[in-house]
Amino acid sequence: MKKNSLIRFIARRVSTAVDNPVSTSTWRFYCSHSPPSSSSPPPNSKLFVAGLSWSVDEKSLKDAFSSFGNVSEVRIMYDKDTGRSRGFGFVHFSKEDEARCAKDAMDGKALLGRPLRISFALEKVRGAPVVVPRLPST
DNA sequence: CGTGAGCGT
Repeated sequence: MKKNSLIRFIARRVSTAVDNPVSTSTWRFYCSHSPPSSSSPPPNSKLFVAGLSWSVDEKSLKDAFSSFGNVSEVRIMYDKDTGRSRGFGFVHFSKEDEARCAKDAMDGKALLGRPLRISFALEKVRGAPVVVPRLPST
């Protein structure tokens, strides 16, 4: 019976294909749960700039980053008690490309003697409490 | 005189 030998032939081809590491290597299953892609954060126009010196103010930071794009906002967190800056701030750019360029260019560089640590800012919005449009109580 | 990792009103 030639049909039987043909089936065994195909079965052998299938088994070899399964055992083939190059064939199995393409069978990777990706689950789209929540892979903590810390290395690829979604780039925003907002940059988190840390590693700042305690003598750095917003205008110095803006002047340092205004060379890479249009800085729309520069915010440095200051300590209300000691009055000294916490050494980290946020730089808002007009475009994500500018922010990415500035990050790639200024990250690791030094400003006022201290190396800068730049990363994309988390969209942490505070305030702006959800105001519920209340209908006239009548 | 030193301080230092980090995510904000």
